[in-house]
Amino acid sequence: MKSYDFKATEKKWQNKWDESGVFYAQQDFTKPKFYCLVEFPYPSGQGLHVGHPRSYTMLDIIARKKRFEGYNVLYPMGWDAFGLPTENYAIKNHIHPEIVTKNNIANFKKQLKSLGFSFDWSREINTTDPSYYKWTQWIFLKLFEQGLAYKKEMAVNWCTSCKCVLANEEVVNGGCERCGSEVVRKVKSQWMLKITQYAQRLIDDLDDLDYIERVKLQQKNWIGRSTGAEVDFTSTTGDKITVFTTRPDTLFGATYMVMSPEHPLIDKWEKNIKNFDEVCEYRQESARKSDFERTEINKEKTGVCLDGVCAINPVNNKEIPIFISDYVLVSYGTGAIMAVPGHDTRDFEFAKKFDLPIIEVVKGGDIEKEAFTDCETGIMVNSGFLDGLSVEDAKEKITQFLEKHEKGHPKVNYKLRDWVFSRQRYWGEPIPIVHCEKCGYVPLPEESLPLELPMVDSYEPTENGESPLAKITDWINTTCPKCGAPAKRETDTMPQWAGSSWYFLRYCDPHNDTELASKQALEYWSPIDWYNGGMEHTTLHLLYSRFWHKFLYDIGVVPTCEPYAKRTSHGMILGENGEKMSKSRGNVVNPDDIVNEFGADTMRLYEMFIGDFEKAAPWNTSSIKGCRRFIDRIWGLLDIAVAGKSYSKELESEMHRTIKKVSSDIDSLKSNTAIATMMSLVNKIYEVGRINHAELKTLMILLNPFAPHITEEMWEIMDFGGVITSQKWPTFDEQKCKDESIEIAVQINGKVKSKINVATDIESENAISLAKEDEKIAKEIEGKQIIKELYVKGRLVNIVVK
RNA sequence: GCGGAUAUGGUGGAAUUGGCAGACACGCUAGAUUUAGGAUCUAGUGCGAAAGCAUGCAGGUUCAAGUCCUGUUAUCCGCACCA
Repeated sequence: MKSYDFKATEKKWQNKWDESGVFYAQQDFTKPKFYCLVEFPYPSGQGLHVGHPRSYTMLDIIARKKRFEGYNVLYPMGWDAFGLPTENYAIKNHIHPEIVTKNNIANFKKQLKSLGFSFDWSREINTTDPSYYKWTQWIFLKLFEQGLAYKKEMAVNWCTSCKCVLANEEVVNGGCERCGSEVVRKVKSQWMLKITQYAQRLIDDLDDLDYIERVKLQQKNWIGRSTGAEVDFTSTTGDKITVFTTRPDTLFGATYMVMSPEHPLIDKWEKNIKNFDEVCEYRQESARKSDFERTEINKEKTGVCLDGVCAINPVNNKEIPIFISDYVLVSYGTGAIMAVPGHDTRDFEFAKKFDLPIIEVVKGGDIEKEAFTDCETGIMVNSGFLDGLSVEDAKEKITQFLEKHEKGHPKVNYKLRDWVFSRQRYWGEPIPIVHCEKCGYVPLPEESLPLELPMVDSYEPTENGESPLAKITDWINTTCPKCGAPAKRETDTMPQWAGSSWYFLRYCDPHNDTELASKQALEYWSPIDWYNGGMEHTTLHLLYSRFWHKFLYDIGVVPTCEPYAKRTSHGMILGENGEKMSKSRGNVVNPDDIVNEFGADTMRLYEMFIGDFEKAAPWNTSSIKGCRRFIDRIWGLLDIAVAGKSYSKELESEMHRTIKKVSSDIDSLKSNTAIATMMSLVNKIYEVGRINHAELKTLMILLNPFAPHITEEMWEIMDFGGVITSQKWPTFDEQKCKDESIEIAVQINGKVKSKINVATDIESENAISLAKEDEKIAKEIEGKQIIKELYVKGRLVNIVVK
């Protein structure tokens, strides 16, 4: 047999698959279904990264195996194509983002096709297509209708030189990424989505889902539920200052209060605060810092004491000073805290720095040295009617007291914040809202969707921080859908997260122009049986899409309350030097080069063999050779394939073990050991010197999900009948997996001293006495006292001697 | 800082979940074959001369620890307008 021409063969089968549509999901809703999903890519200008094929190949393997097992499989692909890099590229090179997107998609698609994925290309979607974002806008209208979309003043990053809003990522060390100028926080009115209303359900419903544990944990921590109380203090100006605390039990230990520099009461107190200039200066300073910098625990605590206004502690009517400090965030809780330096680490440091009194109210630690934060063991002291109680009981009693005196109430708080949904950008879905002077914010009627992005020549940001759409006067000026008076369109666009929060629904029925997807299609395909994606999407995309899905469930659009039944996550592929691949590090590997030099099957095998799918792994081009050799050795089997029965009993049982191992390894994402097992099998076949047709057929099917091209070709050459993709997944016989005898280790005091051969099903006593008969062991135990003897089935004998 | 994870030969990684550490590959060494090899095949390959020693580091539990417990160090991912 001549050597394997991967280029011609791979092209041949890719064309055949394209023409036949063999991987299209069937419209037959009576068959068992399997919906297998990977995160759709952002079609960047750099083209496909070698990281993309890692998860696409893994799920392709699962999809292909499921087809062999008789499922109607949906394995779709699409483009998450709105976004900042495209817009920036367009601005820089004066090419319209739509053109940029079109070119990038064409390139991505070509690259994906060259890898032989079994995607259903008839269901390809693109978030920037008006027929798609029509439904993104429709969902927004529903959210608005239900009161879940609202406007709010929010701080944004503002570049003082470019005069535009920056993404956090565009802010580098407090400066603008592009021009290096100072970036400040500026308040702007933004569209917000009330994800916090779903916080509890987003936590509770995780219990019934098959997500990997670290994803669940990270989501729970991100939502950050904490229970405590809101307590109302009164200021000496007579205003109510509400604080949230998880430790209401320590209320008697509150010796001062800290408010976020942005707290609205501070402006109200302008006349009362004698050092208002100093306060303003501090506010400006903290406006320059990110939340992240502000809450860093190791940094020196800063703050300003308000001169002229104090707070009154509701339990003992004591006056305490009020500080502003940047470690208190306006976005969490009420934007103000009661400080209990005796029992909170940050408050303790702050009190030390500003020389504030520290009162012990829970006994058990040494508050001279550090804050005592333990809630389990402490006993209340210096706390009036709480004295002598445990922390738990004190929490309950103080909360009752506060409620009775209308000074507070129990409260559940979440770290999760509402979703800032506005972007002052061009390349996003227009928000379908009109602002009418008389009627306020008025939604566009559903029939008028999609509200298309106007085609313009310039998408540069405006001077005043408005979206580039604000400059297109004939687009902005419209009439109010409600009263008909002249009105203005919303000029902000949606974030990229919008399109990706429901795309998986569209795949079920991608060409429907009357619904986002038909009821019937959604009933059949929901929920997604297996969704794989990066850990970096755990807290944003994954949570946002669960939120939207729950909302759509509540209004009766989708049949399940959760979108994804199972979620797994792949590790990153790093550069050869073990660092993240990036242009600036110069360690980027282009998948096209690999496919050209080694072929798609080798590339797929290599990425699946590189290591544990869930862990990061460094790329190593020289290791690919091993997979290339394996492909060649597979091809070589054509020369030693013979008709008739199996030629080796040993090979036969190895065959059965391989079926078992490969099947279970695919299901548990252990592609690396599945491949290793097949490599061992092939080594064995060459050792035996021949393989019969039945065995070769089995091996071809096992390998097909990994290396689909060569196995199709060999199936055809061997004339095994039909095409390989219409075969059934092989089964194994448990009895035939076992060998008759096995080698076990014999240990003395836990150290291996010898090995013996025993029957697989040997009894414990027999194994031990056989072990003692072994020459080396007999010598070891001679004259010694045997304390313990044990046999671990199929593994070892351990004899403990003294 | 907060939250999540990871650490095993020269390299990527295996290890039935507490039971023979290093499967399967890469690389390397030697040999065969070839006009030639960055091709193929064969043999060897954790360290150590050996007794032995080895799973980031320091302790602990156990007949037995890469795996469990305590502490510690380093690296990676996310932190809400990158996707």
